[in-house]
Amino acid sequence: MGRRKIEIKMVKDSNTRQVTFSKRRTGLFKKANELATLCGAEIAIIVFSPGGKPFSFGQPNVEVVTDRFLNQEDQPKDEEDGFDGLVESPGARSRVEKLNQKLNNVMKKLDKEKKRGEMLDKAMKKDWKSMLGRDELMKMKADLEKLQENVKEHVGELEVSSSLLMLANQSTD
Amino acid sequence: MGRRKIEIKMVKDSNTRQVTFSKRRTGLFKKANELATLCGAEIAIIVFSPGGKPFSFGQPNVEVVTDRFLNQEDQPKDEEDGFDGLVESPGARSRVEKLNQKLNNVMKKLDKEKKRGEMLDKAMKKDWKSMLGRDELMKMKADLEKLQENVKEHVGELEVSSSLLMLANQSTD
DNA sequence: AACTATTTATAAGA
DNA sequence: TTCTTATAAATAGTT
Repeated sequence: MGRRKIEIKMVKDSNTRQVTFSKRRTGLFKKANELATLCGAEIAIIVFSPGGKPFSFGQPNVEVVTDRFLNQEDQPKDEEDGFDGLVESPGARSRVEKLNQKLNNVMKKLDKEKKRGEMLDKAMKKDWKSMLGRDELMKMKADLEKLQENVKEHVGELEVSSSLLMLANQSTD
Repeated sequence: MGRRKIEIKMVKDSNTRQVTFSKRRTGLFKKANELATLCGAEIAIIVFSPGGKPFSFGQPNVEVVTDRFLNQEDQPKDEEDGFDGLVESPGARSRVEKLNQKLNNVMKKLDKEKKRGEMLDKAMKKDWKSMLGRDELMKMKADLEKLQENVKEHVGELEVSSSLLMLANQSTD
């Protein structure tokens, strides 16, 4: 697909093979991203390079998609999204599974944030030259610091949640 | 890529979207096969169509690659964070371990976000004099506000999760 | 499903 | 490694 047509056989030269892998992996992930965007599809790709190094692409992320795929036979039942059903008398298992789902949702949102952060990165690099008032920049900085504090809170909450989960599961299962 | 260039945005017409999905999924899997053959790479792709139907490609097969990926990602994590030491009853263990893995993954991602925030912070301190154009700045501010809202949502979700866990724990005490 | 006019990916080369 | 470019491959719109 370039200067010359090549046979689809193992590339012999190790160096060329590495270059080919790198280029084609990039192309593959780009295609995957386009597929996800154009069609609203969820997709996960895992590749191990010839050297055994792992690479992955995921929309919304690898864990969510692989989990959904691998568990579809084990868990044919659809779970509801949210905790509305708590008023029933669910067993410990269903509570755990719902929590599991909730965590998946949080992961999705984190993924979105990651992308947003990447866009902010780009925006900053793109036009760092034209200027604005010092005060507004100060405010932005303060905003960023707030964000960091919030993120720290998340980590703390997750630690608490996981500990509680251990206890809840231990006593009910 | 064909008669006309298209924007990489969600295809509106449901019928066209289905055709696009089908064509591009075929192309993606072909590319994946070429990558595997040319470079001797192991690869797994899982896609859920807009209708929720699963498709997969694997070399040598999906399970081997995903297992290798998920295990090497979760195994090297040592239990220094404190929530890996509790022992549960046999039936509960696998579920809890899965949740533990997910919590680990979420925490990793939160950590990345935190680092990103710190880097943005550094960048701002570093180039204190040269600043953004007004439009860019405004957009960034809006993005930041959205981001903060999302962060708050996360905290809210985590609080709900925590409450639930406490309820679960309470009901069996 | 097949057919093309175009766009995109990429093998070599720099 | 990153870029350039000639050519092969993918594909959007059409039949």
